[in-house]
Parts: sequence; structure tokens; C-alpha cells
Amino acid sequence: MEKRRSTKAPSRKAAQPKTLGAEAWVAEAWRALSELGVDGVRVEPLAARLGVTKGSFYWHFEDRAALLSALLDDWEQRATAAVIREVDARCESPRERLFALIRMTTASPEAPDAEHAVRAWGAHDTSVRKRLQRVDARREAYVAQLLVAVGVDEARAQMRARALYLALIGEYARVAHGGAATERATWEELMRKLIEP
Amino acid sequence: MEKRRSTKAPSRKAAQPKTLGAEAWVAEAWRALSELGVDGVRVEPLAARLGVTKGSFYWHFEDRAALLSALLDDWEQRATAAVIREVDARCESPRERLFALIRMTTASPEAPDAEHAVRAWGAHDTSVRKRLQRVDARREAYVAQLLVAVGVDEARAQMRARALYLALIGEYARVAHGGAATERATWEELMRKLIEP
DNA sequence: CGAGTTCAATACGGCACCGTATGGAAAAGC
DNA sequence: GCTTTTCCATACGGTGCCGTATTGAACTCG
Repeated sequence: MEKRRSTKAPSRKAAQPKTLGAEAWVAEAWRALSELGVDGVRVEPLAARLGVTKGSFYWHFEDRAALLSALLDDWEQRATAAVIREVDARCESPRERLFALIRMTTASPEAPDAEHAVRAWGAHDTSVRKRLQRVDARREAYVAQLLVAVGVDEARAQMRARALYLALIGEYARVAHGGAATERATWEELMRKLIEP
Repeated sequence: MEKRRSTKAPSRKAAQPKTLGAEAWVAEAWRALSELGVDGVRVEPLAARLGVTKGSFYWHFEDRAALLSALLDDWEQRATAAVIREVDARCESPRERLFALIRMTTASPEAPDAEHAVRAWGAHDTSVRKRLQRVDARREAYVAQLLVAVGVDEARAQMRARALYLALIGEYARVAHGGAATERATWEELMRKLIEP
């Protein structure tokens, strides 16, 4: 009897599950993380919001750290790949892709809180830092590649990709702490400057 | 006898104080805030690091919230005014001032952690948000004013000031979670684009 | 020197949360 | 039908922190 840990999904389709899965905990944890920060994701409050007790939690997860780890796994997978796939699918030319990228990343109202929460978290946790750096590198590389495709030379493309991405992180922070989102015109003004050879 | 609260400084010059003042607690709180985030600034651990017990703390402060409030007061005062004064003093032309501003704000190694910690904090605390918005507005206005002075029209100046400032916030976040600082050349590349009419 | 003031130690009650242990109920498999 | 698995409830001990109360030491100042 090797303690807990589920090995197989209960083959639930999409019906209202009478019983919770690990994903339900992760989803609720995202809410807590976005609203309160890492230190706000505690198992007992989470259980209360889910209408169960922590007895449930400790069946699905080893401990609180395991939940946080699952949270990060979830983020690292979805955060980058989805957007890039979407952008590549929607547009053909690199120029259009750049503008679409900005539009998509600055459109979602939930993204800023979540992103900013992860970054806040990353300031005092080494395991988060590693993932942040990987994700940042991947995203930056994607932007740089588009800039090259649009005619900017390699060296400048990397610098400008950095600049643009930094601004996006800044925007997430800004919105996360209650600032008004910066207008699309501003983003396009910046983008126009950055795609000039 | 109106409880606690000191009204007069103990007229200490600059000598090693045998006794702690509120500033010592604030200073130590900054360390905790930068390293661990708001939830890391707790009075008992702080007391331990200062080599005293919390008996001391509750003489100088009403409660933990008062310390956090003092922290913010401290930040709001120093964060903006000092840099602007310095920049204005060092350079004459607005163009030089812009480049000096970037150099100064991206040079300090402690600033990113502190700034990012405040921003992380601001995501779940309304009183912090207000101050952040004030500070952000003041800084942005300063940049915009310099851009106008350098020949950019008003509308564009505001957009570009926003863009530049967002990038700076992003840089603080980046460095705070362990990323390498972005090179001066990158900042200057960005700045060159932004000061073009 | 004695009284008040300033800073700190000690000790206490309380709360929120972690993780464990154990038991039960409902569904799944034989 | 009976066992096993899956999921959750209850109850408990333990920890880290908050804030208060009380006492004490050291320094001022008359």
C-alpha cells in the first residue's frame, strides 16, 4: 500500500463531477494566486472555497509544495505555446504576426494578474526563477525571430525584442496593481518604431 | 499617558546607537520586503535579526500595519524625487537627461528587488495601489516632459514615455527574479528610437 | 538621589494554518 | 455480494506569528 497518489483519471467526460480532481484544486489555486499572491494559496481556505475539507486535498497532493509545483507546471505549459500557436495560425506575414501578438497578449483581462503573481513569486523562490527564465527566453526568441523576418538585423532584433517584452511585463505589473491598461495606439506606436530597419 | 509613540528623536548624531529607533526597524523591514515579499516582513523574525525581542517593536509601532505603512511612506518619498533631482542637477540638455535617467535607474543593484517587491505587494493591497499610481504618474510625466523638450510632439511623447517606463518596470521584475540585466546598448537603442520626432 | 521617561525582555492567550491519522461512504471490479 | 479503490470528513498535535500585559533596566533631569 504505497500511500496515496492517483494513477488513472476517473474517465469523467465533461459532466459536473460529483467528486473533485487535482485540476479543480489547481484551478482554485490560480484564483488565490492571482488575487492574493503565493502566500495566499493555503490549503484550508482553498478547501473552504471548494466546499470540501482538506482531507480531500491531502489525497490529491503530497503537500502544499506539490500544489504550487503543479501550478507552475500548468503555467509553463500553457503560457507560451498557446499564444504562439494562435498567432502563427491567425496570421501569415511576420509584420501582422507582431501586431497580432501584441493585441492578444494585452487583451486578456486575467493574464496580467496571473503573470504578475508568478513574477512576484519568482522573486523569492529559486524553482520559479528557473521556469521564468526559460519562459522569458522562449518568448523573447519568438519576438526576435519575427523582427528578423520583418527586416531588422539580428543584433537589433534581439535588443528590440527585449525592449518590447520588458514593456509587456511592465504592462502586466501595471494592470495587476490597478493601473489602466495602456491603449492599443501606444503599443502600435512602439511597434512601428521597433520594426523600422 | 497616551500609550506609546515617540515624539522626539533621541538626539543621536551618527554614532552607533545602543538603542533602536523606528528607522532601524524600517531599514530591516526593507531587507525582508526585498528578499521575501510583504508576507516575509513579520515582526518576530525582524526582531530576531535585530537582536531584540518584539517588546521593542511594539513600543515604536502600533502594530504590524503601522510598520508597513511607514515602509510605504519611506518609499514614496525617496523613490522619485531623489532621482529627478539628481538627473536635473547632472545634465543640462533634455537629451542628455533622458540618457542619464536610464543609466541611473538601471544601474542600482538594490532598486529592482525593492521596486518589484512594492509592485508585487500592490497587487493585493489597495493602499499600496494608490501610491503606486501616484508614483507612476509622476515618473511618466517627467519622462514625457523630457521627450517633449527634445522635440517629440505631446501625444507621441506620452505614449513613448509610457512605453519606456513600462520597460523599466519590466526590467526591475526581470532582474528581481534572477534575469541578467539588459545591456546599456539595448536601452540606448530603444531610447534612440523614442527620441526621433 | 529619586522620579519620570525610554527602550527592551518575558510571558501569556489566541488564531490560522500545516500535516497526519483514522474512519467512513460511495462507486468499481471480481 | 463482498472486497478494493477512490474520495472526503473529523479530530488531533504542532508551529509560527500577532498583539497585550507586565516588569525591568538604563538613561535623563530636576
